[in-house]
Amino acid sequence: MVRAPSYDKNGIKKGAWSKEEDERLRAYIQRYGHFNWRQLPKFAGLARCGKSCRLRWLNYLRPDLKHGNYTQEEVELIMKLHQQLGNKWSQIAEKLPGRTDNEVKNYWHSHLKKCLKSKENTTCELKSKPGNSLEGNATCKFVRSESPDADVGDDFHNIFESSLPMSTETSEGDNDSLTSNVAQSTMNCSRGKEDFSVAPWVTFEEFSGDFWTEPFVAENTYTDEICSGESGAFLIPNFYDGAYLL
DNA sequence: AACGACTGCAACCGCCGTTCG
DNA sequence: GCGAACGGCGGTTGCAGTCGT
Repeated sequence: MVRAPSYDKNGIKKGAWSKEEDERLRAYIQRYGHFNWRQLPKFAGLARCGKSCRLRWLNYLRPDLKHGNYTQEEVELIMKLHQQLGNKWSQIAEKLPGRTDNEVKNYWHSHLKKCLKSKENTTCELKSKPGNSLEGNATCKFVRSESPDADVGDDFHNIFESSLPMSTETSEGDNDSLTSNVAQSTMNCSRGKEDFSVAPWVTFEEFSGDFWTEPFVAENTYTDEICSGESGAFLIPNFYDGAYLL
């Protein structure tokens, strides 16, 4: 399901992320935040490009993410928003707490698009995975819109209906109230038995821990050089040898 | 049991907009 | 005004797992 790991000519790793890489990235961002994606992999001791780290964090590691288990409300909201916005996945994802644009996009292409392909006045079943809260398979129906607007894409000519009690009756511009029905996620996550809150905006200045005495976990920790800035001295880690330690 | 087709989704790619020097 | 750097976005790809024969 994932790409095989490989290295490009610059020694940048591509492909599937290992558990260790995930832990390293997660630990680093939770501790220091992501001030600069391009520099982050160097500081975190990851042989990845910044974009890859950003994508991995945003789409998979963020503690406020939900995975799988699309609710009927979410399915309906995706359909409705796609009608309104088209392939603006990031905007659609904004209305779905805990979902990413990538996830919504994938879900659309793998589940919902085929429903629309079945064209007018047809029904399809959105089958759930085991444990999916989309219990008992939502039934969706698509009917041809009366709208004369011919400029929009073919998909926009369809109106989504569902077996849900709540539905497209949600008033215009009331998407916020709809999304509020979906449990608002928090930035809490757990590490072993201890719970701790995570602020994604944490910066070096705000980090309350000791940057020096609590080095980012890595083996073979050596330092390259020490720089000074407004908030005091900080380390430039030796990317190839490991991470921080003073 | 074996094998090919299909599916789902993580990850990559390339383009675009914004910011900053 | 210009170009480089960076972040964000949408489209596409690769491949493990699942399904059907």
